[in-house]
Parts: sequence; C-alpha cells; structure tokens
Amino acid sequence: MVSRWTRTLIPTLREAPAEAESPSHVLLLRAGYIRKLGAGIYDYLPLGYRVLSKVAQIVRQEMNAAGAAELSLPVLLPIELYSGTRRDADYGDLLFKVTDRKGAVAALGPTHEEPITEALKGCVSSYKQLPLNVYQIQTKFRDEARPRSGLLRGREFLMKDAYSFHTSVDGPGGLSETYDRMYAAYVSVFRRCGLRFTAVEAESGPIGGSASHEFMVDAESGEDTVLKCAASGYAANVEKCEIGARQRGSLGLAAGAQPLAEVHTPAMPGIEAVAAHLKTAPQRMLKTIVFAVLGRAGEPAPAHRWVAATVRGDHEVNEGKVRSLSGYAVALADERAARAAGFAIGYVSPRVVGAVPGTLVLIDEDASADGPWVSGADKADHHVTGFDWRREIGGALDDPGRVRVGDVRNAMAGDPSPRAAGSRLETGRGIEVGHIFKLGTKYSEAMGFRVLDEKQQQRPVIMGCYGIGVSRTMAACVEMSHDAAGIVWPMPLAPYHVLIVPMKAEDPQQAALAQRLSAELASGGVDVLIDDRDERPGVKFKDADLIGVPVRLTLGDKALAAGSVEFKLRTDAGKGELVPIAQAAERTLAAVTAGLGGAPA
RNA sequence: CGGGCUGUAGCGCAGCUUGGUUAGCGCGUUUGACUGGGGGUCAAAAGGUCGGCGGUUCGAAUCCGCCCAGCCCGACCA
Repeated sequence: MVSRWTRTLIPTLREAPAEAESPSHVLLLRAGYIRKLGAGIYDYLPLGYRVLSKVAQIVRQEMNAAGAAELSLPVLLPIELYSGTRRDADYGDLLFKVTDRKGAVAALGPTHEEPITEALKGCVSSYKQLPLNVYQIQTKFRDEARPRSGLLRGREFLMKDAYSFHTSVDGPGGLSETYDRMYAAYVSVFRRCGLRFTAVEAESGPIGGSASHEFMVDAESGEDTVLKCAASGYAANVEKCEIGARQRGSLGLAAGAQPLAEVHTPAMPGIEAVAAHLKTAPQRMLKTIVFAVLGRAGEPAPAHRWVAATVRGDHEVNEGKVRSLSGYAVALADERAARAAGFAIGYVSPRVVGAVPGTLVLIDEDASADGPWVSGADKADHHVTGFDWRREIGGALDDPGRVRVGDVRNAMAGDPSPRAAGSRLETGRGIEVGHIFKLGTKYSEAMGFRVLDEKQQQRPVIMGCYGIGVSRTMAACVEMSHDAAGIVWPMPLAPYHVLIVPMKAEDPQQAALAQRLSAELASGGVDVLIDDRDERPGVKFKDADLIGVPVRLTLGDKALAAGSVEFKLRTDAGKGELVPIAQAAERTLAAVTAGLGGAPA
C-alpha cells in the first residue's frame, strides 16, 4: 500500500518530552508513533498502529498455524469471576476495578484465565472435545504501581493470550505436546519479527520440570537478567537459574581462628557499609535473611516456623531455592513479626538456629566455607567478627532438621554451568515479551471445569497458558534496534518498507516518478510512504532516520539528471547508491524481500 | 507503598529566592518573500484557566495550606 506523509499523521518532535527516558519511549514519542494520554496510557498514531498491527498479524498467523483458534473475550469482567480462584486477592491493587450504576464491581481483565475457563466450562463436557487451544489478541489492564518506559510497562497494553485444555499431560493431545508446539510457534513469531531473543527457563509451574519459559528480547536496557551457558545452550532467568557443582565448604573451624568479637556498627544494616566500616570485603561476610513458613489451612502445623537463609555477603538469596531446599512455602518475614520472635532484622546471624525456637537455617554452599566470617550480631547496630561455623553453631550443623547446606542464592556471571562441566554462566539483559507455562488444574479445579473421560469419570481439565506482549514487543524491538538518529526497524515490523523522498515535492517530474515507483512497489506487496511535504531536505532526512523505515529512495535533481535515484538502507551511512530508474523498483523489491526473510511480502 | 523531584503556549525551558506594568525565550505553528542535498534566512502573526481549590495581601506564576497530575530510584511485577 501507498501512503502520503501529508495525508497521514506523523507528528515528529525535535525534542522529546522531558518525562521520557528509555530509548523506545523517547523515540516512539519523537518519531510520532505514540502519544501519551495518561500514566501508562498511550495513543497509537498511524505509524505506531501499523507496527502494532504487523506484530499482531505475525502472532495471529503463527497461532493459527500452531492449531489455535482465535476468539475474543470481554475486557469487562464481573468481579465474582475471580472469587473462586482468589485472584482478586492475589492481584490486589493490580486489578483495575470499575463500579456500575447498580454498585456492582467489575474488573478490567489483566489476563483471561478465569473468563476462558468459565466460557469453556459452559460448552465443553467431554474428553472428545479436547485438546483445544484458543487465543485472543486483546487489550489488557493492570493498575501498575509504577508504569514506566512508555509501552514497556503500561497500564493498558495489547497482549496475545492463548489457553490450551487437555485431559492428560503426556501423550497425544496432551499438555506437553501443545506446550512444545507453542514453544516452537513463539520461536517462529520472534524470528519473523526480526528480533534477537533468548528463550529461558523460568520458575516452574505447579507440574514441575521445565514447565515454563520466558522469551526475552536481547536489549541492554532490559529489566531482567538472563543467564546463559554457551556450551550447552542452557538459559534461565535469575529466579530459576540453577548453579553447577560448587565446592562445598567444610563448615569447619578455621585454621587461623580468631576470637568472636562484637563490634559497634551503628545504623549499618547494609553489607557494603559494614564491609567498608570494618575494612573487609562482602565476600568475607555472611548475610542472613529470615523467611516465615506459611502454614496451609487444613494441613498439620509445619515443624519449623522460620527459615533463615545464609549466603555470602556478595550474593543474593533466592526465594524459590529457599522454598525447594526447606520444603516449605515461605515468604519474606514480616519485619515486625520477625522482631517480635527475636530476630534482629538487619543484624541476624546463623546463631538464630539455637536462639529462636522453630528456626531452620539454610546455608548456601559458598557460605559454608571455613571462617572466620563477619556476621550480624543478633542485636541492633552490632556485627561480630571472627564468626566460625563449628564454634558458633556446633552440633546443629550435623542435624538436617536444623541446618541444611545447598544452593539458595541467585546465579551470577561466572558461576559454573549446571549443564556443562567446566563451562561458566554468562549474563545478559533482556525484556520479557513472551511467557508460556503449564498451568495444570489450578483454574479448572477452582472453577469446577471438568470433563467426562473415556471411563466416564469426571476429571478436572489440564491447562496451559501462553502470553505475548504485543505492544511490549514493539517497544522492545526499538530498545534492541536504534541509533543516535532514530529507530532502525527490522523489515517485518517496519510501518512502511520503503520511504520515497522527492527532494522537491512540487516538482512534477519528481512527483510523477514517486507516484510511478510507489505504484509498482505496492503491486509487489511493498508498503510505501511518500514524503510529499514541502520541507527542506535536512528536515526530510532527519525525519526519515527518526522514523526508521528500512529503505529510502531519494529523488533529487542531480541523480535524476543522470537517470538514477538514490537507494539507501537505514543501516547504511551516507547518501546511498545511485540506481538507474528502470532498476529502482526491482532493486527495492529485492531488498524488501530479503529483509522479510525471503518470504513473499 | 517508601525516598527524591516536577507541573508556566504543541515541545524544551526562564521568571518564583526578595509579591508590583501587558508573563518571557528557543523550537514548532500560520502568512509572505527569498531559498532548496542533513532541522536555512528575513519580516509579520496566532497561541497562556502560570496543574486545581482555598488562604495571606491593596496586589499572587511568585508566600502559606490542602488536593490533583506526572517523572525518577527502590519495593512490587500473572
């Protein structure tokens, strides 16, 4: 198709609004793709909407190819829908709520597990109707505590969400089969979008195993850390990433043992401050974080009430790993409750294993080396030096009911790979654009969605769910691909493939040529924008770079006199290359086709 | 939700400390002329509830109070 600059709306800005900071936010605003209406709420102007539509179209094609059926669910959801799964409480303030004239409360859908389960519950009752995979591309709402970075974290955003339904996990028609197919479809989607990305293992769903993957666009500005092992291809996010075999310490008495000494460290709960004050390094310190064991209604009271996890000062405790090693559902302890129980929050030491009843201490392998260590002193504003595991804790170390050693910290760059001996983990930053996981029966059980199996037994349906942030993908692409002058779109997502720039818009020869070229390209399936504004060349070139259309054809006097036009890719420097007019369309078509991955446009 | 900060023309900002003509500047916009290969020059013009409400005062963009909106850091993030 062909558009004219003067007949569409592309309000480019020389200066970015002060509130925008991240590259995608600044550039999408400056290049006239989006406008802000409120915090985390944006207009998609014509360029932005074209990109958004292209992402959505690629997603749609791949979902259809993967055997999913498109539908559309309401955004306005009666709050009662959430009562069964308790997600109104889980979501808390994240859920947007509206009240109607009768006082009834509805939520604006943040995701659609409940409504889809409700919908299918009404029309699927036999195993013969399964498996089923349905999806929608729908606006979602989340009342984010802090919307930020433009489209990357909005309060209103476009998302593709798919849900699959099965009677088994394994075998033909099972959840795993669809999960694998969706994984492959996601790889296709992001490849076709022209993105550099990594699929990483994420926190497991209720079924266990590698039941969840996140798709992360590689971008320096990403909020998430991705760990990768080059040798094995293993990749995971920080929450999930395992660490390969490490040297386990002996928890012994240090050879050069020092006496335990208490030092005054006023108002210094932080590792860094204490290390500086005591002229030691965080690697020589122990950090102990207290978690509360969550009792489950209807189950016997757990043997422990608290879990204290000790890691080296330069490491971070990983809550999921604390959960696995302890075997308990835990949450970071409420500060007041923990203080009341006897924990000097901010100054806790592993000695709490004896001092506070019902405490299980988890020691990370790196923290299990011989002392002496610097640790909290279990009283406010004090630390101890010369801490020695064997001497301070003694017998508890040998009682697995009181102390366990294992992996309880976040992986870091340089840690041993869990999949390839001798290989080390590397880190990168990413932006999460897709997430797939095996849900299991959480929603179907909570909402009573059962089908009759071949043995005439009622069985809760097994579910999977699969999300892609469509608007976020658009922004992530800009984060991944831009330069000082503006956006650099990959061909598949570009709002237009080609920008034709007649230097003098009112020159009849140039106008006619622009017309002819664009018609020829359009007939080949190319999207063309003609900059027909009566602007100075500098303005047109600056805007061309800013909006980031991949191919630029410049129509100027000198080149035309020589029977040529200038052909330039956005990624090329300079004015571009002279191409005879007769070959211009063909050359452009080839570039567009190549940029689309060889697929017909 | 904690910490820091900002609201003055479409965008970027000054003015506020020390209250006092008609609230300025740059960019953008409009009109005209000259120009025409990386945001050009000249001339003229349009455009403002100074975030809102209340207070102090003869007088408030400026001082005080409350509220609202927004940004950044952190917490949080299916």
